[in-house]
Amino acid sequence: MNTTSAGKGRGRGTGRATLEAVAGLAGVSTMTASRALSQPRLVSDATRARVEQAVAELGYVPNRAARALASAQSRVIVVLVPSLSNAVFTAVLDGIHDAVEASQYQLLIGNTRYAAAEEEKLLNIYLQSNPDGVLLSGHADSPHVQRVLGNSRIPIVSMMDLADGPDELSVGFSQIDAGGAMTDYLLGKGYRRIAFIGAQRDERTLRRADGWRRAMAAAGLGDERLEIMVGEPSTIALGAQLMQRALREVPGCDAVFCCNDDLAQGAIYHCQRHGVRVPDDVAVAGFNDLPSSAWMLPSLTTVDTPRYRIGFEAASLLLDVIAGREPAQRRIDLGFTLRPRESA
Amino acid sequence: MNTTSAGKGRGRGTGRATLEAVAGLAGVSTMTASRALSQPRLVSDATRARVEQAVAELGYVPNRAARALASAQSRVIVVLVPSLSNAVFTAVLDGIHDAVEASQYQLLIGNTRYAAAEEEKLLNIYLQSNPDGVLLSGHADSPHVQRVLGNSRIPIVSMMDLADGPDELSVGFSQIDAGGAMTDYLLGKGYRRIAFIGAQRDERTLRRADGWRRAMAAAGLGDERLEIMVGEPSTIALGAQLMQRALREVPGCDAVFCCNDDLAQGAIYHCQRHGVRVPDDVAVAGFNDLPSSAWMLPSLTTVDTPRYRIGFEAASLLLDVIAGREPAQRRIDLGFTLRPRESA
DNA sequence: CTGAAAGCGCTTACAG
DNA sequence: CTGAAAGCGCTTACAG
Repeated sequence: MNTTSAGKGRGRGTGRATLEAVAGLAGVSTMTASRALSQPRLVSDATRARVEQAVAELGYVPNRAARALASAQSRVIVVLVPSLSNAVFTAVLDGIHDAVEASQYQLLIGNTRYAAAEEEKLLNIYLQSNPDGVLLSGHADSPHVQRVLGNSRIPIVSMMDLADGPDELSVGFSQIDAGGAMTDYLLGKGYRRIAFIGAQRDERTLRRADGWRRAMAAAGLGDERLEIMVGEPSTIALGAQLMQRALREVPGCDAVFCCNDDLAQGAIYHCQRHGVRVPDDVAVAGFNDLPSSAWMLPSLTTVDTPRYRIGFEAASLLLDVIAGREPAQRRIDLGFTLRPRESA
Repeated sequence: MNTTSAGKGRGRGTGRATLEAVAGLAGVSTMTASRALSQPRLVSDATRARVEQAVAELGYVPNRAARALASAQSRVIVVLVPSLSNAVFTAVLDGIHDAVEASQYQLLIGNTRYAAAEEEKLLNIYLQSNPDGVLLSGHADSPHVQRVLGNSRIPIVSMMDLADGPDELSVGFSQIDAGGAMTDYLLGKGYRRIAFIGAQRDERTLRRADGWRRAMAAAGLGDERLEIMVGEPSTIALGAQLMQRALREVPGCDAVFCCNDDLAQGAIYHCQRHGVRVPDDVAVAGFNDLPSSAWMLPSLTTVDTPRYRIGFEAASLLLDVIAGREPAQRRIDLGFTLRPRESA
């Protein structure tokens, strides 16, 4: 029933109730009030109850900046993704969100737009928040990242692809193996002139192309002319356009392996609108298994990738390391699954 | 060439260079160093140069928590979206990101999962960060929001739908009008038994249904049996399932208006796999205009909604208000565009 | 154009 | 189980 709250009065603060006011109302010291909230078991039941009562009466909300400053712990995790429109990375973010939700950690999400320089710039800015950990969609050992975080002791988890060394923290799957597996599948179905269509030229696309190239070479079918790689972002429209190029420029092309489903869907739509039968005239395969890929006609043969789980597990791993818990593995391979369907 | 840096030494801080160290190295007071960085024009050229030099030598990074505490300004904006897997809201986020990028503001992004209670919970947590503003995907005057932010003076911008009153800050378009416009379009094409398929039962879906219901009633064609509304999240699979229901349960159904493109795409795929011709046997319309909607066969008739721009403009509006600039409008109607295509 | 001092709202060892 | 004091690293009026 106490309506007049304590507090410093004027000053330049936020005007909100402080821990000091809570302590005053509960009749304890500030530090006891602090403990009652952050380490309740170190405080007597009676005290805790009085503090909680005061908190409720005053509508006290702790000030995170003050806590961060005093404890030198920000409880902030920085997340860098190359795109916020690509469904793959929004799924990763979704997983991260879910993993972090119950914790006291907050996310600072940066969009690098597939540019390493942007990554470095964002990291520099986010460093102001003194993050307890970083989640990267790429390799922690890149020069751009090392330049900023190199000697900072801030734990970094690399997402999507796996780290080369066993020390670096990483969660993902082998892009090379996945690219190779799809190529082997297509070879097994009898296709011989399998073109590779890639866009964006990001690390992951390049590795999938590596897997394709190796598998083709191993089959004695390697041919530079089979590779179509552009730097533009992947879209359905671009897929349609590159499919047209493949049909025109790649001699004897009987299958097309696209570096992602957006491109592959565009490729199929191009064929449908131009009377090219899929897979009879040309087979089409994608990568990622977007929800629509299983539903379209023909349904799209693709590689299912565990992006939500990558986000979830990467965040969980990071929280473990931050808390000082030694993780069971520092390198978590979540694998991938081939989805043979109608298009190839 | 000065390699030994100043600083307090032991202590419990972050171990990083402080403004005090920068000031020491530059031979100025802490506050002059502070000014040189935050209000450079209030400082002489020579001083500024010496401070910048010291910053570079020490690799100084300002501590955001300290700044927030001292200034009572967090430079934090809270963003609440109902989903992180729905492409509509990831586009909104993308727009917000781009609008805020050049500013000193950081985003705290919460996923409410379409639950008002979750919204209240998240707001309470984010209040600890003392945000300078809030971006909401819904109405600022909801009881859940009011309970937390009601007497806080923190500016709120509502996204997606428009506010009722002229004072409340909002950026979006009229969901009711958009629902009505699509319905009128279908009526104009001669369809009479137009079913409405809705999922999630979120505010936006309900308003689109309102628009549909009014337009049908105005045409003298209202019929409760035409409405199929479920609470589950929208997916392509659900669209297929609900299309089956519409074909079975709605007498004489000649068109289906789905509350979003995911549902509509699923509806079309269902028809294709069951020999139902679209639009000859039944027309299908969607909402939002996802990238794939223009490409699929038949291409999807839908309503193009400016979600990226909503995010961008909402964030810009909020930044204006925070900065004390009176905005040209407090209620920004970005409209919508009908996209007549092959499916209806 | 520059500075001394106080203060933002918490937490941290250290005692008792 | 509880407390007095110092300190985290900045910025803010107020002077000069």
